[in-house]
Amino acid sequence: METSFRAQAGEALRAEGHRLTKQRDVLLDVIERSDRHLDADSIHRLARARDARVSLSTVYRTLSLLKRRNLIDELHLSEEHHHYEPKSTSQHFHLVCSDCGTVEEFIGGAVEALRDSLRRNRGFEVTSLQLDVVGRCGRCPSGATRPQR
Amino acid sequence: METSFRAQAGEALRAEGHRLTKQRDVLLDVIERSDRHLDADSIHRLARARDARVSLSTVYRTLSLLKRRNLIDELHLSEEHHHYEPKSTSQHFHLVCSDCGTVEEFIGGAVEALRDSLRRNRGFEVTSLQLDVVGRCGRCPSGATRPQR
DNA sequence: ATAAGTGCAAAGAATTTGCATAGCG
DNA sequence: CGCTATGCAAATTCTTTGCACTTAT
Repeated sequence: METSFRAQAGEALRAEGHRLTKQRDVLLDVIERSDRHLDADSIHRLARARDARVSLSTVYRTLSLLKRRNLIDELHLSEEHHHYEPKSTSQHFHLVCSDCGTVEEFIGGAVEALRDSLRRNRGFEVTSLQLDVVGRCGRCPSGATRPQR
Repeated sequence: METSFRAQAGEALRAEGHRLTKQRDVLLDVIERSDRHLDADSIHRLARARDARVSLSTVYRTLSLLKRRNLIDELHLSEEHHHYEPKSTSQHFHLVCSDCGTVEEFIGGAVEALRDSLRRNRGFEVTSLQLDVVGRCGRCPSGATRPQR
């Protein structure tokens, strides 16, 4: 089965009547290939190495399109500029153990409860939710915390 | 004891050899008084209403100073621009409306429930938790979410 | 063919900086 | 007085947009 981001996103765009230009295809490929989260400029540089015709405007226009279609996430980290990553299919959150350093993902029913609670108590309709939890996982003794580097 | 943000921050700045100008004092007061998280422009507008001499540059310079001294937090939410809040000791979370841009804080029982659930179901002991929720607040009509401009 | 997509350059928005002056200590 | 902080305008950085031209379908 074909589940590459590039193919998937390309298909989604076509399905909505968008055209799959050479530029867009290169961009999808660049985004798919990179493990890190890239910013617009890096994406542009990488795409350009592959096809010199790709302009920064097109990078932004494509990112904006993918974002609207919910195919990528725009991350607002502590940097001035944005980073982008392919949207993972399921919503998951990170559980980081400060002792052993393990990062687990979880898909919590508790998060659903939070979502419900916000809707019920505040009339707030959640569209996206970012959660990072730090603590000690069940496998680590509650004794001494591992010295931080 | 004097624990107002304004007094505290002012003191901290003096202690490091900075001067407490009229402009800075007004800015500290504005930041302290507002319950919402303000962006630079709002702070500027509010400060200006109090003292017309306050320039936007000074707002940015002061925010940058306070940030470096760890007296305020700079929030990178889903907006293009930054929001600022006095550094607080207690844990709270952010609710960002993607329509009107309002940022609310909440200290949810639902978050406590999440914490409990993690402990009970996974033996995971939470020490710190960062949560940012984006969605549509109760005051915004569920019509167009289009960030057109 | 024809409307969506593109490149380029120019516009915008948010933030920073250079420089001459104002004003705290 | 001396030096920091300020105001203003110009510069930067990131992103969006207008327009004439291309190109996928």
